[in-house]
Amino acid sequence: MKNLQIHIDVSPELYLKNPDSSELGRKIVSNSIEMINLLGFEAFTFKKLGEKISSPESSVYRYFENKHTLLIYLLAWYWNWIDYRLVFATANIDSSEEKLKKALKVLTQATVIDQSVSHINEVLLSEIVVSESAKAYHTKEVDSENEKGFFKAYKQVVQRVSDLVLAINEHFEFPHMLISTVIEGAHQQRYFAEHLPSLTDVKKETDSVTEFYTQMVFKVLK
Amino acid sequence: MKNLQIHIDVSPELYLKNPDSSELGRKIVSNSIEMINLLGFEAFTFKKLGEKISSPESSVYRYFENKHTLLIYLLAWYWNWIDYRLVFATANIDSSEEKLKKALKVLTQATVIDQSVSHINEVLLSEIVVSESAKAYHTKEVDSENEKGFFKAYKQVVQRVSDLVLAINEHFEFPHMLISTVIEGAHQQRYFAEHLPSLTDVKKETDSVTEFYTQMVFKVLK
DNA sequence: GCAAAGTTGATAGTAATACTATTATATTAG
DNA sequence: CTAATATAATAGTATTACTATCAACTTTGC
Repeated sequence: MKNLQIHIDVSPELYLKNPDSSELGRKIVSNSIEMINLLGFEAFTFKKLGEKISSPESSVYRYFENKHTLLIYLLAWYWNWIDYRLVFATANIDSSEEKLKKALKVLTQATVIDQSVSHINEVLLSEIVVSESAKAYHTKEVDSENEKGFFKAYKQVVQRVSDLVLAINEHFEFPHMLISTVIEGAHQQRYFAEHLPSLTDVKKETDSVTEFYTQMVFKVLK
Repeated sequence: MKNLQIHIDVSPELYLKNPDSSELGRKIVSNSIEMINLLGFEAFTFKKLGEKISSPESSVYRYFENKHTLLIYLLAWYWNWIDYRLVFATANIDSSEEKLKKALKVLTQATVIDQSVSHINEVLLSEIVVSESAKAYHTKEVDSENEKGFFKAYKQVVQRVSDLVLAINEHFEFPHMLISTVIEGAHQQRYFAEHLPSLTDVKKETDSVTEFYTQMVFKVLK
């Protein structure tokens, strides 16, 4: 049986030329995911990326305005992919509680090796999401970039899961706050477990993150 | 009656020369707080700071190794100050629940104009904590900096409040996770309210952040 | 009151970063 | 087969994040 080939579209304001439309574009994206993981976002440069893929820096600039926009592109791809998985995971389930439980799993579980969608390594991309997301919106340009739709995919995910929350308790006052707390919290806790363990209680080889946030959501909604 | 003069000490691995020990040092700190707020951390440079305080860039480098360490210094100052306020707010209270409630207030409420401790504007500093904190530890150097004690003050705050949690429910498995979720969440929600409002439900002029996280903590602990 | 030590100012310099521009060459599309 | 388009090769610029040097001034210890 052939895998069903899904395709993730990223909104066009995030690139100058669609990196999905050429071999070079796809090389830029997949190699930048590797390099950002390896070097961290601040040490990553278009020059180094160019050297890695044997193309001049200026060619990279034809696809992305700058490395900040490339980061936003990667995150948007990730959130579109999560959104797709949310839809898939909650399809054909009747109980609202069950739906929310499945959604929370998608949001809080560690990303594992999977057959990857196209040229993107979702495991490495998830690490970028955990380590570098905050840098995408903690800038002086956040308001204008938000207006341009740079964070649309992320907001859509939050909205989708908030709607599941409201399906369970329509009088609950803080659905977006609850879900954005869970999403950011789950990433945070995975980062802390790795680097600042005294800020968390995550035990290796268990899924305390999903357990904690699932319990939390259902207790809050009672 | 004279105000009681408290003094916040920052651990010495965060500076080359104690900025609290000279007029120039204090000017560096107070003006960098203003400038980081105004320009954002990435556009802030020691050169611009030097121009503002009419001192050469190189003089700033005698106090701080680089702008990253200066940021860590500011955050450490903030967390030491919060820790002090936590001790103060929970002193002479018998009930554990009441203690935790007071602590959560200190952690989640917006910082308001207060008589400031020395030369530091705590309101502006709080904005930096909300907007720039993540950049302090989302780096490739986080592990070595953690070993050097760069995040000690923050960890101490989390530990202190986690202990209050355990005083209420000694079998609760995830006290650090709960408290770091609350702290980071509260800052996050204030940032979202300002810049990405669809990710939150914060209403202006109410204290939904404190309300939400206080409810959350007590429900989770039941 | 004075030398020694320490602090700041003034200035210069360097490698790397984040781009922009130009022209030549290759590829592809009608 | 020509025209449009994409990429490579190369160069150049302003800014950043430092480092170095030396003179001038200030403080401290005796």
